[in-house]
Amino acid sequence: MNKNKDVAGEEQSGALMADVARLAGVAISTVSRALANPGRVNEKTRAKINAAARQLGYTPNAMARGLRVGKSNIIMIILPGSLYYGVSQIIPQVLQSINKSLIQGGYNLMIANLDRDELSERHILDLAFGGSVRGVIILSSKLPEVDGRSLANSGLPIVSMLLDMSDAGLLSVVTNDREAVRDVTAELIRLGHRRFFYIAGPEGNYHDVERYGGVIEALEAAGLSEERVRRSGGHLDYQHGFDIGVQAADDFATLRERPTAVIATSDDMAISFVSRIQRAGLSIPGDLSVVSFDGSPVCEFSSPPLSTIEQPVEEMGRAAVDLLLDALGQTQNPTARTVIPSRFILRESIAAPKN
Amino acid sequence: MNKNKDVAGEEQSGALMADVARLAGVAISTVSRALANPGRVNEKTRAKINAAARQLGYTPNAMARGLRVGKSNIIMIILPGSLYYGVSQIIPQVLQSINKSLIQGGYNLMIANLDRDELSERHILDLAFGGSVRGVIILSSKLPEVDGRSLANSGLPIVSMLLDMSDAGLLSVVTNDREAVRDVTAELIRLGHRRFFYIAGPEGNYHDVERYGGVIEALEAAGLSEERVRRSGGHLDYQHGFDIGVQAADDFATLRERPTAVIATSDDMAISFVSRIQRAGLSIPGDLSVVSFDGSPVCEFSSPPLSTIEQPVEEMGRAAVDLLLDALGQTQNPTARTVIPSRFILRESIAAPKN
DNA sequence: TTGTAGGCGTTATCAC
DNA sequence: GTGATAACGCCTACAA
Repeated sequence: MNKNKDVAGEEQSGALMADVARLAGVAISTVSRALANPGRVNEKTRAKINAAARQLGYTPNAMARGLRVGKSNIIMIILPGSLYYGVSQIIPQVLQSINKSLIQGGYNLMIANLDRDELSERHILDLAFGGSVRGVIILSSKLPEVDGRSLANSGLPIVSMLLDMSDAGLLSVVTNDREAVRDVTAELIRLGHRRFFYIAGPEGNYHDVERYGGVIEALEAAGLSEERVRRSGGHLDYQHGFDIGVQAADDFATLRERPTAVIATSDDMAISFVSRIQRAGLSIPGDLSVVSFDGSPVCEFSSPPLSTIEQPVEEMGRAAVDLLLDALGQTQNPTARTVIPSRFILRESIAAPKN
Repeated sequence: MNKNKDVAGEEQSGALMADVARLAGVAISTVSRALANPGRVNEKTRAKINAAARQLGYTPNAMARGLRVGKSNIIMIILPGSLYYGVSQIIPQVLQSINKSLIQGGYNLMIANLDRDELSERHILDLAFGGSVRGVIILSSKLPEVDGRSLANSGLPIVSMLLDMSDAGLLSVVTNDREAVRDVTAELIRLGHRRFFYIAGPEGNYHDVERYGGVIEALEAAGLSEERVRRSGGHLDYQHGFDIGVQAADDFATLRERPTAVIATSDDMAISFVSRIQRAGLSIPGDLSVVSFDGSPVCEFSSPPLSTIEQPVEEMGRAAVDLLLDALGQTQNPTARTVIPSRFILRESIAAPKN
């Protein structure tokens, strides 16, 4: 049945199941069984079939199979359109980790970008409703929704990673943003710090809300007023982390009573902030302690090495896949929210305040 | 024909073309045409059909279409198993850029990781030979090949990005690694540097060969011996860029006649090298000039800000997609090798040698 | 244990 | 311009 010509120069990819069947001298359905349910077929015929398949270099057609069984084996990961540097650094790890886990389950990973435009939303919805995709991992807070169709009621299992969207009914894998920042802030307070400077991500963003919330909680727990912390930033997108840090350094310079400890929402903000602040003549941690969030490897090699809260991205990736695969298997909903604890990495950017 | 029950709690995704046809009061084939060849159908019926489709939230089934037309609309990007930090940083940009271009052409992007194990090779080949994939962009120097099947003769168009594989018959999009490093080295020579230190990636790797080659060429052009440059590294994978830099700093310390200029194969090597070298009491660029390759944004905020050769990744991504899309359209092979020039970013890490 | 037959949702080739 | 109808490659009752 292979319609490919033997003519030289002709495409020659694509032995069919029928070709294997003929070569092995059995029926097509037997081949199908031998490949899928090796148990339900005679040992000898199976051997013949395997031999024939190998000889022909047979590879099953995924689309035909998918059409027939009504399922694809593709998982879609939705990345936010604006990747900020901090996350940008970890995205490859996330993808690697997720992809590796998926492959072992027999799945493939497709990428989708969720920009703010309708085109990308429509595109994602086409994928979801067009049967191309079996499940979704989403790293964005917005669920695509265009004229009636919404990802939420696509019938696909969806796992949110990094952002807690369990309120919206999505399985979520997150780290303990709030708690981690709270603990770090508490530690700074313990060291004697009383005036704080917070470098913010975009106002209202989940990470910003959680992490800033952690700062406030720590202040409250220590009986300190919220006034103790100055915010900078909040208008720029995470994508511009370095710019935010630069801007924050300018803001910092204008303050009369200078804070002694800085908490940044992401590593890149801290990195550019530190760079500018040092250039302005301040020393870290002598004049100023700095800590940030993400755990970028580069922090170790800053001067001074930067303390940071490391996101357990690989574990989160694995957890997200596990959750998704579970959801694909059963109809029951497992735990809606999985928290993977972060790890605080203490480096030289933190010290007790001078005065 | 929609077999989905209206029962509450039942999955309800998936209006079929037949459903649209019935609602519009036309034949199924007419719907197909109206959606694909809007020109070849009456204006009024087309309107009816579109209305019906929208009302039902109809989305064509991609697998059915793919099976029928014998083509998928998925492009596979093969990432090297070990992403080194420098490239790791640019991967998200690359993916974004590539994905955006692809979507406009109606394609989707699937990710594959090429590790050194047979499993991942087999997986990629299954994708390629199973009709799941229409074309390939590869960022790895190794073409998957397992028992007879090789990606090279899958019949799929392949574009190599970052690495020049035009020798292997692949369309390649690269930057001018050799030339860029040659020019930078020449500039260092012009400044008066005569002793060089080169921090290498894995021995034999394309980037290492090209970039080191650039150093040598510059030396030759200036009538200087190859002995002028000391190599460090070469055994560790790019993945361990930071470690390589750390190791290089140790190596550097053991040299009797100290080089005055350092050229690193990637930014991360330079970053960790600088960190350690400064800790050892040397100053940059006072005692030592440093330049590296990649153009990571973070280099701007190192102390001192690092000079680097920036890879034009977005342009390369676009070029790769263009090439691939061309190859999908025609059978003729366009230019085998596209070079997108890099951009040298001069920062404070470079100066004339002291003595 | 194996073979026969029908269909998954779409497109393309025919007639009309 | 529109409507039947036959594939596309595979899986899965069901029959043998």
